[in-house]
Amino acid sequence: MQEENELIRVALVDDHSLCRRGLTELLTQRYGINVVGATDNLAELEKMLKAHKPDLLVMDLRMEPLDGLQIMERLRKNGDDTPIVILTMSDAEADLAAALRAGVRGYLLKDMAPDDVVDAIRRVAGGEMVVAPAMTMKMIGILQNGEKEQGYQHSLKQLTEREREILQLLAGGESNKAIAMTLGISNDTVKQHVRHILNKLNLTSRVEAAVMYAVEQKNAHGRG
Amino acid sequence: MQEENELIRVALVDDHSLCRRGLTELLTQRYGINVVGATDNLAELEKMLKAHKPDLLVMDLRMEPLDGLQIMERLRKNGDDTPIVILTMSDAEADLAAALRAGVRGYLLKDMAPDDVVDAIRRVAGGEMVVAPAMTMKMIGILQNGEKEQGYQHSLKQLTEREREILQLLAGGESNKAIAMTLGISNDTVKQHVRHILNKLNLTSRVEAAVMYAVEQKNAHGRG
DNA sequence: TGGGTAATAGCCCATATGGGGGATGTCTGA
DNA sequence: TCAGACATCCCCCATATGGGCTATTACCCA
Repeated sequence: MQEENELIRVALVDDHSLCRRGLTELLTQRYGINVVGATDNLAELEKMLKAHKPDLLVMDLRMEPLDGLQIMERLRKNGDDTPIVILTMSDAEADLAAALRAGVRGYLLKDMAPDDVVDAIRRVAGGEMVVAPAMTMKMIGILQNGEKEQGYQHSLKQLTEREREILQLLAGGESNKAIAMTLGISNDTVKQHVRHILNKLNLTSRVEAAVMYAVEQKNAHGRG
Repeated sequence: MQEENELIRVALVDDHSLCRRGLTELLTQRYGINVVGATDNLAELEKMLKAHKPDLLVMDLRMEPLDGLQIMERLRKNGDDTPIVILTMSDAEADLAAALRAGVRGYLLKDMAPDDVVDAIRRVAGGEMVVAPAMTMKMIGILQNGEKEQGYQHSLKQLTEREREILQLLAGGESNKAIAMTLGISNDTVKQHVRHILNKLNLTSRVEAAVMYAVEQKNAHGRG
């Protein structure tokens, strides 16, 4: 844990250079916060972590080509456990839920007042967990919907019957066109369903959906 | 089993209308063979099977959007067990292996002499299993490489280290671009590796590769 | 030394994919 | 009866993907 009067060393990850610059200036103006580096990619980040061992990582969610949680997963896999604070535009419940379940230490919004951001970062560095006030309402929904399902953000139950049907075919390696023929509906409709599936499961590609489905099925069959 | 002097009723599945027409004419010219229908898609095929209950299905391998073995799997899943003969251009060992393991009753090549094709179909209808003479050599390779691995046509061992590395990232849902950044190589190189992976595993899309990998990992971890 | 394999990288091109809209009809529950 | 969810279909557009092909470098083995 971080004493109030110690220097907080922060690394930034954001794929908009403007945000990096702005945030860097905001934080370095404040006494007690030192931005040791800012980057938009994993490789540089890892170098920064090695070189500076920051106390805290402030990271955006939606980034190309790896999003924040993917980067986080990668870091954890490599044994790095630097506390991570999400600072993002997204006020989506699904994003908050995924982030919390991934184990972030804070979830802040980019439209928060600068002083509040700084304050939140200080508190996280001090060991607290901080979620943007505007998001606290959403946490209730997460707790209600998700926690029973036991922390798995990819529950198939959110999907409609048709969507599950399509996911199954998708996970069988079928293209949208093939799925369309199989079900006797149009390619466009399949695309629409796939979009919904990706949205609901908070994924960005059919590959992730397919893998998730495969794993779920394995679990269900192996232990069910 | 089919007596020699009974009428053999055959359904054709091929996505080239020319092949369907040619084969239909070839077979109907011959005494004792009756082509009950020819199609390029699953829906029509299923209707044909219901309506005519043919003794035999003659099917191509590489077809859009579902290939021969996918169609076969679908039929089997739906309880249909009409014997299937593959008639294809492909002399690839991998295709032969996959087909045999899927349980086809014959594997014929489109460049066989017409009389030999007819003869082979007659023999399959009579209960034999027939593989095109030109392919018998390849069966040896299949037996040597595959049978130890226990009938799984998707062994990861055929892949180079780099390819496995890339497959792993791919199965994590990463795009080619993301993989390229992760490994610090070019997008084109990743694409090349992915091509090799799909070729070696005899797959056609990264989704199939990802699912296969996920399942293999599950198996390895769950039972290994 | 030559030949094979692997990894790297590039090019062209057709199609698939994912995201953004908007639209319709049905059905169900409030 | 009206709102919402669902399934269906359509458009546009940027990017990703997969296949074909060539090429260079490095390395290992015969």
